[in-house]
Formats: sequence, structure tokens, C-alpha cells
Amino acid sequence: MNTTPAAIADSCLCLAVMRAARRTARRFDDALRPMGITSGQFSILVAIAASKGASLGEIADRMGMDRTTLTRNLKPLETEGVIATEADPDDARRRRLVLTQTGGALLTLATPHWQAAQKATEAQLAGPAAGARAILTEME
Amino acid sequence: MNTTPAAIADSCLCLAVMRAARRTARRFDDALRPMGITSGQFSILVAIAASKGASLGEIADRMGMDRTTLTRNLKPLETEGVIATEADPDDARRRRLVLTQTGGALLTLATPHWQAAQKATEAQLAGPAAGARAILTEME
DNA sequence: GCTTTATATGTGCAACTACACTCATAAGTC
DNA sequence: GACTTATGAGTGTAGTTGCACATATAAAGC
Repeated sequence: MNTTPAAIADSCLCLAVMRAARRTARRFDDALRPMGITSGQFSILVAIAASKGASLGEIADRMGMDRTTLTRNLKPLETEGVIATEADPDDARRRRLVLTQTGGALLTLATPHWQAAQKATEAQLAGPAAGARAILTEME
Repeated sequence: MNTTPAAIADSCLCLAVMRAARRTARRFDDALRPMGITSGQFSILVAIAASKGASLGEIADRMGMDRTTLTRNLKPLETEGVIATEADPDDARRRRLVLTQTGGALLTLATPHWQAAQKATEAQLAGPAAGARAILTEME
């Protein structure tokens, strides 16, 4: 394996995925800015809506995010009333996350903005976007 | 296009790339921890080494990173003497970034650690890693 | 040359990120 | 049931990220 700086810069998967992530996040942030939420907040809303009643740790895991990071990201969303937490009747340690009615409405309103960014990103991928997702999903 | 929350969670390229980026960064961070640098710092050293004399803005662009983020990330590296800035004789606005001798030595020592993380990440990709890189490179 | 515009960079601020540590509850062992 | 271990979550702290704004230099228009 060639380990000259130039070869590393060209081949490093960490740098490649970080660069792609930063650029993609900016695009989705721009698209969602009119709704007053970031791409990260939108992802949280989607993750919660897609898996009703999942615990904080499960959502964090699904997002590949540190659990404590999610804890803090939830705070403003909870304050604004778009998400809420429920006690788990079977396990007092768990916090089950749910979308409020307001949160559901916000998600519905934000979806077209997401869709625009999603389509733009897909359009830029030469191969099928499904292939890109498959690869990204493998990178865990 | 299906825009139910579950469908969005499954198809969203932003969420997918963010998740992959967080997980990959953690792996490279772990690998480089013995060297006392993060994956981001390693990437900066590589980018500077691979393009000698490039300006701050050029390096930031190459990394898909906000220019101001790079400015701040450079500060500790400069304090520790692994990178330095030179004046550009042709343009007084530009800061040309260079690796110091110490920085070059650090990069050499860190490279095997990077290589281990790189190989582990490549091994986990079912398809050829080159395909993953190509897709990530397209996501800009 | 002087004004206007463009470029390269730095700073204020606010939010995101995660490691180390702590606390509370559940599960397992005897 | 008491003790040990495992699990789910929150907080302290420190670093990362980037938008809005400000500054300095260069280039362009006249």
C-alpha cells in the first residue's frame, strides 16, 4: 500500500466520508433553513417518527450518534414541544421518545424541503443513489 | 417518491452519510489516539503534506470544511509546532500552510495507525473500496 | 490614481460532538 | 433477599463546526 501523503489524501476513507458529510449536511441545512430546523434535527424527527416508542439509546444507535449528543440535541426540541418523552412501563431507566402533534405537523411541512435536497443529491450521483446508500450503510 | 417517515429514514442520503461519517471518525480516532491526534488532525496534516504551500482556503476547500473551522483547528497544531504558516510573496492575504519537521515525523509515525483503520474500513465494505470512495467524492 | 468590487483571512457567537464520570434501575448469582 | 454485575440515561468538560460579520489586500473600472 502506497503511504505517501498524496496517496493517503486520495485514498483515505475517513477524509472522504467526512468531506461528503460536511458538504451534504450543508446542502440539507440550506434546504431546511426556511423551516427553522437543521438537517440533524430533521433526522432526529424522522428517526423518532419511524420507530415509535424507541428509547433514547436505540435512536442514538440508529443514527450512529453518541448517546449523550442525542440527549442534548433533544433538549431544544422538547422545549419547543415537537418531541416528548414517555416513561417505559417495563423499564424505568428507559426514556421512550415520541413526536408530539406539533412535531408531526412540522415533519410534514419540512418533508418537501428535504425531498428537494434529497433529489439534488441523488441527481449528482452518477450511479444509482441506492448503491451509495448501501455503501454508506456498510460503513459502520 | 414515498415520503413516510420510515421511507425517509431508510432513503435519506444526509442521514446515511452523517451516520457513516460519525462511525468512521470514531474508528479512526480510536486508531490514532495512541499518537495523541484525532482523525481530523491527521487529515489536516495529510492535506497539508500532500499539497505543499497551499493556502488555508485551498486546504479547507479540499477537505470540504468551512474555512473558519480550519483556521481554529490549525491553532493547536501550530502551537505544538507540527505545522507553520508562511507568507505568500505574491499575495499578502494568503497564508501558506506547511508541515514542520516535527509535523512530518509525526505524520510518518501516525501512518501505520491510519493504515490499520483504513484496512479495517475497507475490509468491511463488500464492494471494492474504490467504489465507495468514488461515490463519496461525488457527494459534494 | 481613486473608487469599487472581489478575494483571503480572522473573530463573535451559538450550536453540535463525544469522552469520562456519575447516578438510577434492572438482571444475574448465591 | 443481599450482593454483584450490566444497562440506560444525565452532566462536566473540552473540542469541532459553521454562519454572520469585520478586516486587509488585490484586482478591475474609470
